[in-house]
Amino acid sequence: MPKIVDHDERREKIIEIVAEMLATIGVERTTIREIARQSGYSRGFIEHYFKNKDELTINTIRWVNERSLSRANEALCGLSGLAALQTFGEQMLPVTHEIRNEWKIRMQFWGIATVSHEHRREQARRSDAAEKSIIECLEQAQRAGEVERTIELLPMAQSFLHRLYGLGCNAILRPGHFTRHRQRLAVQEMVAEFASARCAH
Amino acid sequence: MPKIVDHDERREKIIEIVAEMLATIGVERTTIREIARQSGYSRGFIEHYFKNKDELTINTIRWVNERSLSRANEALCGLSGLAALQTFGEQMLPVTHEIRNEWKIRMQFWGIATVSHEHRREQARRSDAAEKSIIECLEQAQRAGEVERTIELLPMAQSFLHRLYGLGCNAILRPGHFTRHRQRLAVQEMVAEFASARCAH
Amino acid sequence: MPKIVDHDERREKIIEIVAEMLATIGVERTTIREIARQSGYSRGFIEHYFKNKDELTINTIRWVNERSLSRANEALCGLSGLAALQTFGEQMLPVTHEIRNEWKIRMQFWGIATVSHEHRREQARRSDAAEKSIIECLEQAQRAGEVERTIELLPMAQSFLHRLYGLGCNAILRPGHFTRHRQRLAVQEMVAEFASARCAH
Amino acid sequence: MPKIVDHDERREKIIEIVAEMLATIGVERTTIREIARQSGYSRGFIEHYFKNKDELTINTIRWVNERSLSRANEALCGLSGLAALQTFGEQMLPVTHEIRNEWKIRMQFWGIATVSHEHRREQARRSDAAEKSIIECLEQAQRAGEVERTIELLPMAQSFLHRLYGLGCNAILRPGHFTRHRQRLAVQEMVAEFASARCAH
DNA sequence: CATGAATGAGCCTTCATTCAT
DNA sequence: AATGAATGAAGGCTCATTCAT
Repeated sequence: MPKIVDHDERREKIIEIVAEMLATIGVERTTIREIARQSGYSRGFIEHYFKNKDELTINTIRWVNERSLSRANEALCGLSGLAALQTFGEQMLPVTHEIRNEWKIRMQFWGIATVSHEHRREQARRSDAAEKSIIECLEQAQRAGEVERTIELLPMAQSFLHRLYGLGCNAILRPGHFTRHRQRLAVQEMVAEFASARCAH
Repeated sequence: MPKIVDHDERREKIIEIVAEMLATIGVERTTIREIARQSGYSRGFIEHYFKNKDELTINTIRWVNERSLSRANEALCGLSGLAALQTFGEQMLPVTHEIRNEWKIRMQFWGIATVSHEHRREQARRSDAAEKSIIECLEQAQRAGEVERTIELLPMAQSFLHRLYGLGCNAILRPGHFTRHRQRLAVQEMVAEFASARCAH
Repeated sequence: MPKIVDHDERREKIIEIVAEMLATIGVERTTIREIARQSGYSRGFIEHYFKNKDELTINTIRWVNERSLSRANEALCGLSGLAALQTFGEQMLPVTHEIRNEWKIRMQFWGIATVSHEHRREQARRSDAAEKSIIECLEQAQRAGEVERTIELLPMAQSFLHRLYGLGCNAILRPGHFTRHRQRLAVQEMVAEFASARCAH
Repeated sequence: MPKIVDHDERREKIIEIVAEMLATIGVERTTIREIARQSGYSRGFIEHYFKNKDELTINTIRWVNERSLSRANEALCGLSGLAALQTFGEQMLPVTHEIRNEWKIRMQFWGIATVSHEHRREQARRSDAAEKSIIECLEQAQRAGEVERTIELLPMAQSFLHRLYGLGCNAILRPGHFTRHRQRLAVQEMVAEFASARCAH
């Protein structure tokens, strides 16, 4: 009887190690050799669970994106409207080691996505999902009267997403400029503008 | 006397080719051999003008960033305040082949910058410069009464920059979603919000 | 389980091939490609056992030096004093294919050692060891009354070593001049001088 | 009218620079590029005077050997017999910067000579010449009664040469062990032995 | 005379991948 | 299931050399 192993568990374990390496030393230097060295597994072992380096790579970024989004959505539990939106935004900010790593990985794969159709599709899916979550919050906000009813939500949602993305990128690229406090303030401002849009008229 | 060549001109010629390749096939596949193949030059020729690949690479991204920023600043000529800001923003949008390429290259190097101190510094410099240009526009706008005098400009400028960055990234990653028209609209909205900030109170 | 191979055995096998090549075509032309070609192994195979060319090189010269010295010391078994010394000297003479190769390799690395601290240290160690062996023989000879008691041994040992080295080099550089017989005669003379030193006074 | 240049003078100037480099950084790293850099000449200039790197190389070692031998022979002026021999030996010792450089270069080319017929011939010629000079001294010594008449000179000369070579090599390879004083002592001993050979009987 | 632009051969090394065990 | 032995493609780089000017 062969040893029983939990395939998925092992895959995830490897993926976690790879994710940490991607965030630390980058895609280029994250070779299978190096993964094997740092994880203590053998090279063959790794390719036993991922037939390909590409497969390992794509699964890792997918795992990162899913974890990121599900964490944000989980934090929404019990909240709705602008309060939910604010929490959603805050959950995306690169203020913890984990989320900073996510951003670092994401940004690397955005780079790859610029020239790879497959990666672009993956990243687009992720943006779509985030956009959808934001729109939901805005719809709730509209229903709750927090946001002007006649306003088109898609541009609002995209504006929110873009500022979030830009903030995330800048927080990584210019580490000194964006403390946790300032990042949170920025999100609050974004939300406040949506609220003020109501009063503005 | 040896053949006289304009070193800088040659360097720029090579850089242009490399930039096009970076935007088309990506950093990873942009090898010196491939550059030689596509440009028709010999391998040695390229290393005659750039002592190694890193130097070629870093010069290319720098060239792209400089061209991008100087184009935006040139377009500002004669304009000031919010009008200038809008033009600045529009000049950054990935709506032409050239600017799309710039974004593709920039995004790839942002990815590298996440794990490379040197590249991070380069990109940070670029963001600093853009931020400064935006702040100048806002100062003019303030003096002209287009923008509320008491408002702090730095957060505004950063908000603008972040939306611009997020928009640029998304326009590349989700090509179908952002037509030229919508991108321009988005910039107009950004500027409009600054103007409305004045009336809001 | 992977195929089980004796690492050290494989390493030695490669080293033997490299040593032969060093003696035949020289360090400069002993490239990894050429080693692969002549040995029938692949390039990767070689770097599987030696992480780079330097490691392969330094291990080869060390292996040569060790083999050379241990052969000479083994031949001393059962002998002592001047008889041992003579045998020691004879074992160093480039009169067989193997020893000639050793000299050729040694001389090449002496050349490198003139400008490389690391190689110099390696060669110095080897000379130290040889000197020590010679001194031991001389001490035995002194105790046995073969050599004058009051004579300082270090200069004697060095004189012996120098003649041996000079003879070895010349035998390689001027192949026609030094037949086996003449080389052996030269060693006998060296030893004879030590013996005569006793009677001289 | 073309500029008049002294071909030979320029060649020698280049050779001197190359010799210094050979002794400092070694043959392998003495590339034409590097020679050009260190000498201030252009690459083409150098290859104008030496059609080949090989030609430059071989001329340099020849120049070194000639200078070395002629210096030793010059010092003999007015001397003869064992006194001349001692001076000859002392002139060969690597006790000055210049002579140390000569030894370093010579040892490198001995290494090359082990696998190159052409270089071997060059070095053999040099040894032949040295041997001849030594024999001449010994003949004078014999005639002067300093050395036993019945003794065969060739083995004596070779013994002297070998010790000289071995001493030179060791002085380079184990710099700490052989002070100028000890080197001179070693030469005196060699000569003394020839003298004592007379009395021994 | 002299320069340096341009070439391409060849080197070391890293890496993903295959496969026998 | 798991290992690591073995392969060969590909990359960056250095260098001697040729040649137009």
